[in-house]
Amino acid sequence: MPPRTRRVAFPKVLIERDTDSEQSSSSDDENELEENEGPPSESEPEEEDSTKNGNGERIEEDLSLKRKGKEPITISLKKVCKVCKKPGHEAGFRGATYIDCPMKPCFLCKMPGHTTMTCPHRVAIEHGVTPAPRKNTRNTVEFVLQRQLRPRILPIKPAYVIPDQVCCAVIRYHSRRVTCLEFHPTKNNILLSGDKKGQVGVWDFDKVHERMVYQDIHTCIVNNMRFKSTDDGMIYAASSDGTISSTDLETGMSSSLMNLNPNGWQGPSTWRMLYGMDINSEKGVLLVADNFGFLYMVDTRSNSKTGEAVLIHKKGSKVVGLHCNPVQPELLLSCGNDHFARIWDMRQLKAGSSLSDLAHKRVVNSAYFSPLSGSKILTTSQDNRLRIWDSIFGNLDSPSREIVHSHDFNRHLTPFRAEWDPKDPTESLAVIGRYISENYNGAALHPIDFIDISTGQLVAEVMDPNITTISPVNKLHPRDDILASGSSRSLFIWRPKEKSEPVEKKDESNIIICGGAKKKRKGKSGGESDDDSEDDRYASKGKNFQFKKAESKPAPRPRKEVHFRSSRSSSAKLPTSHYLLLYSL
DNA sequence: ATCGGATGAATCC
DNA sequence: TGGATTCCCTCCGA
Repeated sequence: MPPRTRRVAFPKVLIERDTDSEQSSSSDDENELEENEGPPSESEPEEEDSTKNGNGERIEEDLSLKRKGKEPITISLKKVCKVCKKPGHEAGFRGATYIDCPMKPCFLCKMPGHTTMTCPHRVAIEHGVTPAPRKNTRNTVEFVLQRQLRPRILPIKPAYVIPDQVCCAVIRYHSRRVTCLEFHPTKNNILLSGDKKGQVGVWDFDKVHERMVYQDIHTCIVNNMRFKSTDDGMIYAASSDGTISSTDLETGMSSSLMNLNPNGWQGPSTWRMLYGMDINSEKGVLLVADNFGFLYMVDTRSNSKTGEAVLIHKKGSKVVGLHCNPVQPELLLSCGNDHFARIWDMRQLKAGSSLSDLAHKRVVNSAYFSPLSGSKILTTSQDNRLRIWDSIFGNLDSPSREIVHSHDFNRHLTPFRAEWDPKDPTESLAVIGRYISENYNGAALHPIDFIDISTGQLVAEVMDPNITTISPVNKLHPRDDILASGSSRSLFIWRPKEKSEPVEKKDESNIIICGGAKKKRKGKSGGESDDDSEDDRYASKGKNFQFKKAESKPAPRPRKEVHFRSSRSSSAKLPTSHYLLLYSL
C-alpha cells in the first residue's frame, strides 16, 4: 500500500490589489481571476484567513489590508480541488459520475499514477483479478487434473441464480444504520437485523408488515448475531456494550450471558466491546472476541463463562470476526485490526499458538471458511482486496487469489464483508457491496457485487434506482435464492427476476416505510395535509424510495459513457438472462 | 439547499 | 508509546 500523499499546506494566499480603479468590486469571473494568478506579492500576511464555501472554492481576504484601512479589498474566488487543495482540477461528483483527484492514488486499487476511471482493474477483461503467484501450478495434483481429468469434467458448472430484483423492503426500519443480518435457520422468511444503536429487528419478509424491533437488548452496536444451535427460537448477540445477550425471539425476553464492563464506563481505555462471535455446536461453546485482542468462551448449556480469556490477536487490537470450521470443529478462524486472519486449534488455544497467520495489508473485516468443505477461506480487507486462501490446493503462506474490489473503510459505514453463497456446491460464489458508485443512467448507485472467487470474475452487479445508499451488509439465504441487504437504516430482500412479482406489480404493498424524524411543517398555507399516513410520507419524505414502476425504470445505458466494467460481459449481458453459464476450473 | 455531526484507522511527531 | 491530526464517493436532519 503506497503511503497516502500527505495533504499539502494551503496554497499561497492570493492578494489581488486593484490599483487601477476605485471600484474593484469582487468579480465572479473565474477566468479573470485565473489571469491574476501568480506569485503572491512580497509582503504576505502570515495570518491568512481562508475559508471554503460549499463549492470547494476558496475565498481569500486580505485581512491586513482591511486592518490598515487600505482601500481595495479583493476577494478571490478560485476553484481548487477539494481533495488536494490544488487548482487546475476538481474532484467530486459531476452529475452522477465521480471524478477522482489525479494527485491521489487510485481510489480503487490504491496504486499511484492513475485514477479510478482508468484503473486497469476497472476495465480489464477479468475485472479486478490479480492472480497470486501460482506456486502450485506444477504440482502433481494439478498436472493430473490438467492432463487427464479436465477433459472429462462436465464443462458446465450449475448456473448461478442471482437475486437481482428488490421484491420487498422496510425503509427506515432501524433508527441507526444496520450492522448485521442473519437468516433464521429453519423459518425461511425470517430475517434478523442488528443496528448501531443496539436494536434487533425481526422481520417476516413474506408477510412484510410483520416485524418487530427489540430495543432493550443492547445499548450500542450489535456486531454479530447467531442462533442457538439447540433452540432456533433463541439468538445470541455480541455488542459493543460489552455484553452477550440471549434473546427469546417470540417474547423479546433477553438476558445477559456475559458483561465485560461490570463497573460501567471508566473511560475508553478500559471499556470492552464484543465484536466477533460464533458458535461451536460440537463443543457447545459460544466464542466471542473483544476490542483488546481477547477471546472468551461461554458454555451454552450452563450459560457460563468457561476458561480464561485468550489473547488471539495483537494486544489492544480489535478482533472483528470469528468463524468455526463447518467440517472440522476444532478449527477456528479469527480476524481483526492487527491485519491478520489466524487459524486456531481449539484444543490448544493459547496466545501465540495459532496454526496459521494470514497476513493482510490492512484491517481484516471478515474471514470465513467456505461453507461446505471448509477448505477455503475468504477474507475482506480494508486494502480494497478480497483474498482467497486455499488449504488444499495451496498453502496458507500467501493467498491463492487477490481480487481488487471497492469496499473501502469509512468510519460512517458498517464495514463491508464478503459472504459466501451457502448454497453454491462449488464454493465459488460470494457477495459483497460496493463502495464506489457508478453512473447508471444518471443515477449514482452503489451496486452489490456477485463475484466468482475461483476466477475473480464479477458474475453480476445488482442495484435498484431507489437504493441510493451504500449496502455494506449482505447475506445470502441458506436455502432460497434470496439476498438480504442492509443499506443505511433500511432492509431489502432481493429475488431473481423470474421468481419476483412482475415489476409492474411491485408497489408499496411490499415496501414498508417506517418512521424517521418528523419534518416539522411550518404552518404553510393550507395545501398540505397533516395526514401522516404512509402514502404521505412516501411522497414527501421518501425521496429515495419512491419505488418506480416499470415504465419509469431507467432506459438502457447510453453507449458512449464509460462504465465500470461496461465493456465486460457480466452486467452488459445480464439483462436478458439472469443465469450465467460458467465453466468450471 | 447547505451545513454540521457522528466517529475509526492511519499517520505523524 | 500516545496524543493530535487528518481523512476521497456517508447519511441524516436541523
